[in-house]
Amino acid sequence: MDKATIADVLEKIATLLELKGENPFKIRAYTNAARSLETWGGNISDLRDEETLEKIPGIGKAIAAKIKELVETGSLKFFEDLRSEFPAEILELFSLPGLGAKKIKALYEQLQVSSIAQLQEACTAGRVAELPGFGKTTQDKLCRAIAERTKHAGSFHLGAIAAEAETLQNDLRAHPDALHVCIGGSYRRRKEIVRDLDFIVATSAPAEITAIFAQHPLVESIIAQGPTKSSVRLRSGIQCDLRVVTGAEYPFALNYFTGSKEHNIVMRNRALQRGWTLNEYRLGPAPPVADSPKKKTTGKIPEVREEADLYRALELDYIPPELRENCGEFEAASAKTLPRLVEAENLRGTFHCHTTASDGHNSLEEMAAAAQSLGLQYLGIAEHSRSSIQANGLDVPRLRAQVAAIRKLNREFENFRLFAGVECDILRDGSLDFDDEVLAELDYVVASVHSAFTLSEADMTRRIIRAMSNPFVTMLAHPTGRLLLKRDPYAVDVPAIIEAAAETGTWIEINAAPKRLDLDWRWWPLAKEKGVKCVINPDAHRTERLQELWFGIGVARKGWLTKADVMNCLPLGKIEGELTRKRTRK
DNA sequence: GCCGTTTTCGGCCCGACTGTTTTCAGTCG
Repeated sequence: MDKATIADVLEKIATLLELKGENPFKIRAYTNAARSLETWGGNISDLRDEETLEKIPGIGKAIAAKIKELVETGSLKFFEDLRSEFPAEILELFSLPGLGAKKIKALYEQLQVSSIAQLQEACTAGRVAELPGFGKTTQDKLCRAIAERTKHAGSFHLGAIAAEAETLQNDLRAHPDALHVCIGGSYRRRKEIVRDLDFIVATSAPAEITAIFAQHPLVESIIAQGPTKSSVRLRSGIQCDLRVVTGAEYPFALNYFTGSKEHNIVMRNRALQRGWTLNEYRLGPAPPVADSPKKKTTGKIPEVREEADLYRALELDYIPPELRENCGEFEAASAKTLPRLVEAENLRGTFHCHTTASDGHNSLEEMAAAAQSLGLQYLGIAEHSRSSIQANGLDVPRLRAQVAAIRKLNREFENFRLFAGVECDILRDGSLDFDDEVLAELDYVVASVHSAFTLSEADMTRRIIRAMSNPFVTMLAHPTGRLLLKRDPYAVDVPAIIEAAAETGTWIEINAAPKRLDLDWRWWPLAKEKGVKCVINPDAHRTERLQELWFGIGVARKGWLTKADVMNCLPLGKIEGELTRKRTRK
């Protein structure tokens, strides 16, 4: 039982309570608790302890007791009882846009519809349109939504939609009537998965901007179009929302639509505490409410010209979008202790890239040239090792040949260097795919799990820690093996891995490939606290994928990391000594 | 169900759009 499973149960409770028509604030309490638990940095074993549980914000006596029961017995009576009141598949109806708890309840009680398949049947038979509160339009919309759902899962890798997003943003920016254009939402916060794109545009010509947006060549269909808000679907399937505001409203709209929702709630509350009301358009005086002491007016409302002014008005340092998850950014911003986050420009090199020697698509020379054109001072080549047969892994002679090729090529460079490494498989028992004598010939070693994903959590954790204990292992790659939207992480005790990395001096990778983004940003504050060093690697199998480092920077920033936390921000002169520090330390 | 620097009771963010209504409920973000 892990945190994500428990959070999932709490989420499901919230949804089921919604179906029952429970008190909305009680429902929100469960949602808040789920979210709070997910982002909490503590250890799973502490979840048996109710006192620790109640210290997590949003978790009080009642929910703490439920989590305890869940962790100790593996099930929760309250949840099981609740669940038995409805057919199991009914929850899938919530994934259809336009359907919420009230409508699902009506469909269930009046038409006995409790699955998407049954809904499709009822729509085809025309029974949905006859329900009070529904109509022909709603019925047709649901039909389309069901068809759409099979076509697009509705979730996208950040990397899969970034190009479309930037194109649309640039085209809007090029329009003379656009004063400011920004993509807010989870895209601006650099979440690993985005469900939609929120465009915020400041303009004095809303109709023109709306038209440009709706008629853009990337747009496949228009979902809604009004004077200030429009929604379209792009060719990739992602939904884009456009908000058109005035120049004066822009900083408020940008802030509001960047979110997260949880961040916004705290912002609004801070405004309320100062006697103001904050919405997506302005900071205004709070409406007078009798007997409401916290809504005392506290003087003149500060002028806000840009987002930073808004934070200043609420007595906060500017909070970078990546940190706006209500995971401690308010405490830090008010104490003036926000870190200066790492930036793409800080990167000096990277490790963990492949060439045609194993399963890459470009030669050593091509990869080196691509790295130099990105302004990097060094590039580490780490091919697969012999056990990764599916990836054309190198045996010892082929590895030695590549090391020789790298050493030879290095003589041709000025102010640039290739490092010779390997992506060495961690075998089932935690031993490595090459002997230490072979590893010692390399500049560095990346260790990864590529097989036996189904070990128990204890075995997998032991396996990885054993590998990290090898003095030649410089860094641990994609520590959880997840493939976003495709494969869950294998069972592994991440805090234990972090602890071992700190003890052994092993760096942990942020694998910047958009399908991985592993280790997840939620773990980095803990890793940083333990003194673990980060390395951002693209795991590039072709030259153009080196640019995915940009997504890794997003993860590092979300994880509160600074330049000093990321090893590949070190210049060429300093990185070499760091690569071999572990094998020479006593 | 959670929370608390005037609170242990009474709040809990709130505006836009759509579709079904004929003044508003539901959904969404």
